[in-house]
Formats: sequence, structure tokens, C-alpha cells
Amino acid sequence: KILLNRIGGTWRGGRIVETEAYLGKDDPASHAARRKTPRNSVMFGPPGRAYIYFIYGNYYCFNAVAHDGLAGAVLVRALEPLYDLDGMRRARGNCKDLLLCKGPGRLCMALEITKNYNGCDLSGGDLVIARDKNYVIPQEISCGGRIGIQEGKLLPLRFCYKDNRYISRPPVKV
DNA sequence: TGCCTGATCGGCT
DNA sequence: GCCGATCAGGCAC
Repeated sequence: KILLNRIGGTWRGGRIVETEAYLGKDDPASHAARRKTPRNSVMFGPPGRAYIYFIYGNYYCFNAVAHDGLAGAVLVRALEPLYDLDGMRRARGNCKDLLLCKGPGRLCMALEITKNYNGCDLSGGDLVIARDKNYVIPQEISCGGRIGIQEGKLLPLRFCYKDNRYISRPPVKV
């Protein structure tokens, strides 16, 4: 799929090449591992919405809510830039094109995704996940450990195109 | 109330 | 590979 944000009438975004799954109470790394709070409430709601949170005092991370009836979401960790690269370059400052969307914080900067989008429906607004019309040949997808966490790090819940140059880090064996 | 940790990045060594 | 910036949430007390 592709992730797009319409900014000033221009669609900006790219192909989703790296994701991580976060489950509910059985996943200690998930924000939904414990009770529902104002911060994580979107993860407990209907699927197809954006769950966006602020992290490390500096960055945003974008997730798509997944399960219906169960808490869960998919973190989008990297995009292959496809649309409005000039807009991404402006939003990211002086940065190599390879790095525009290479990481969850970076892709939110490039697409100007902030907590203002938390809870929005991803199927028909400005921020959308859409079918990739240029998707042709399925690349090999690897499955491994998630990045940046301690608890739950042995669960094989990170998925990325194996040899895509835009993924944030190589696959992690678990 | 206070302390600690974290789904990160960029700069520096 | 290491480290600081920077802050919200979770938890102990």
C-alpha cells in the first residue's frame, strides 16, 4: 500500500516498505498492553484509523489501527518516496533523498504528520492509505524482531522488503 | 509528587 | 558505536 498526505492540495507520500505489528494485552511492547487511557484510546477503537503519538520528546510515530474488537495497530517505519519529493525535501531540511522517509520519525517529518491527525479515518480524508497502482512484482518480505524495544523483542512482528534500500535497518533475526 | 523509560534522530567519534 | 535533546506516560511511594 501507499501512505499519502494531501498538503496544500498536493499529494505527498510513498510506498510502505517496513512495518511492525503491535498487539494487545499479550504484547508487552504495545501501548495497548495495559488499560485504555486518553493517549492510547484510538488503539482500542475501530480499525482503519490513525494512531499517532509523540516519542522521545521530539518525534511522532504513525500507526494504522488494525483489529476490530481487539486493541492493536501497525507502526509504519519506512516509505519509499514516490510523490512530492520536493515537499519532503523542504519538510526534512538538508537531507539525502535516501533518508527522507527512512524511519518512523523521519517519515512523519517528511509527510508533516503530527498528533493533529490522531484518530482520523485513513480511508477517505487528507491522510490516507491507498492501493499501490504501480505495485507489480512482490519483493521478498522478511519477518523479524522489532526495533527500539526491550520487552517483547523476541516476537517476530517486524515486516519489511528484504532488499529495499529505503528500510530503516536490516532484518533482525529472533 | 517524583523518578524512570522509551515503537528516535542527528551529530560526533 | 555512542550520546544528548526533550517530554509524556506509567508506576512507586
